[in-house]
Amino acid sequence: MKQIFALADCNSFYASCERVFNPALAGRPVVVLSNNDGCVIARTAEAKALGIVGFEPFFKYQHLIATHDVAVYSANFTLYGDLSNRVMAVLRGFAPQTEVYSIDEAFLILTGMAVDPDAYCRCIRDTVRQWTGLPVSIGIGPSKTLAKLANRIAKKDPAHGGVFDITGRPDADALLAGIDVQDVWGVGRRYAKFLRTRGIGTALALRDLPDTFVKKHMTVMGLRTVEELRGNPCISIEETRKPKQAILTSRSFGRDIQTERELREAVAEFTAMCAEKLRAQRSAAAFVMVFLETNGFRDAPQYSNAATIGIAEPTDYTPALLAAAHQGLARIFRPGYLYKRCGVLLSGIVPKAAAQLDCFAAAGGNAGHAQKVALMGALDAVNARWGRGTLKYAAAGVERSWKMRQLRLSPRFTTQWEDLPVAKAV
DNA sequence: TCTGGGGTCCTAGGACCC
DNA sequence: TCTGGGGTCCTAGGACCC
Repeated sequence: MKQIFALADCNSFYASCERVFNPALAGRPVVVLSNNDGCVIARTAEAKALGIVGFEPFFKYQHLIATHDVAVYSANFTLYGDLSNRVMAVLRGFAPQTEVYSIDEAFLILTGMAVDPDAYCRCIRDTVRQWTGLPVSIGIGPSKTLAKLANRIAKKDPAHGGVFDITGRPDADALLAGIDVQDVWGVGRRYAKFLRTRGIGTALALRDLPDTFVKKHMTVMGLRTVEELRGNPCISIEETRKPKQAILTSRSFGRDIQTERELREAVAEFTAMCAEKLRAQRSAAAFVMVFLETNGFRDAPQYSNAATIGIAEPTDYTPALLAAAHQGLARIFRPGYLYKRCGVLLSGIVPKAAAQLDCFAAAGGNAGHAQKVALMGALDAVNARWGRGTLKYAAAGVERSWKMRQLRLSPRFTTQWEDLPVAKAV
């Protein structure tokens, strides 16, 4: 049976989230900034129309902000994550199989459902809008890659009303000819440049390339993409999230950092955040990597380095990970540089139940195990209930000189009682 | 001068995604 | 003044083994 894939993707997701709780933003250009208020990471149609480009540094657009009444927000991932969960819950109600692909996208399998895909997806779109307040566009096709492409068409041309089905269209070739090769899922900047120099500039031209050429220059991944463009699905739906193989927490600092003391605080905080994610997926880690770097945009001496520390017994216990992380930092820290960014990466991740016990641990070394489990459980529960950072390690510091700049943060409307919007009777 | 061959495992680096 | 963060997968090449 021919498979039917649908891709639901929220429009300007982060910016739309800000609008949900602030109706005065309707019709106004809205942009959301990356951590440290550095880059523009989301923008509404009105902001796009002003010429604001995604992933460009925000300061380039300062002049537009006042003159065009642009609303600007620091990224509020707590809010966006919560609204994302709501959207995904609605989508799950419409298809037997779904895959949450990113914070604002999900694939749905409509194969075998006794519905007209186009009409059904219009119903999905209306329901998401009504139940969450968020606008979503849906693309439909015989493979994930074509569903992605159809989604792009749905978004681009308002005449489609936010839903587009590319399946079995007589003008499919013309549609593919209208898509830049770099807009194909799986073709990034490098491959696009390579293809263009060989005269392959559109999705259509890519689809019709010989397999051998694609395999040779774009590996089996490229071949998969081309097959999908031909309508032969070879990327399947993954309903259950596999446990992550690497867990990373890293940040650019709000200002340059010079001392190891301050870096130790940042590393402690990042390690604690990694450990929390690790425990959430019931895993343990065997390696902790720490890296730090100076600001590559600055005309100052540059330095970057990383160290990986192995842990005898894979663990999810924050203090053990913290000790390793600080050991790694000590190994790579060099005084005299202006540091801009650092991070902690956990790897060697195994299911906690299968974690290999350390044969060399001192006798009784595991005696405190139950207490450690209880302690971490309590820590995570408190932080989940009362907000991240309610309980934290003293090593993460109180000064927090490294913290991000977030000057335009919206309230956490959905996750903090004190930020709950209040409806006033007039 | 001549200098096997085949296999596995691991890591670094490069490509991609949102 | 001001330039994000968190992931995945594949390949090439080296180490090591017999």
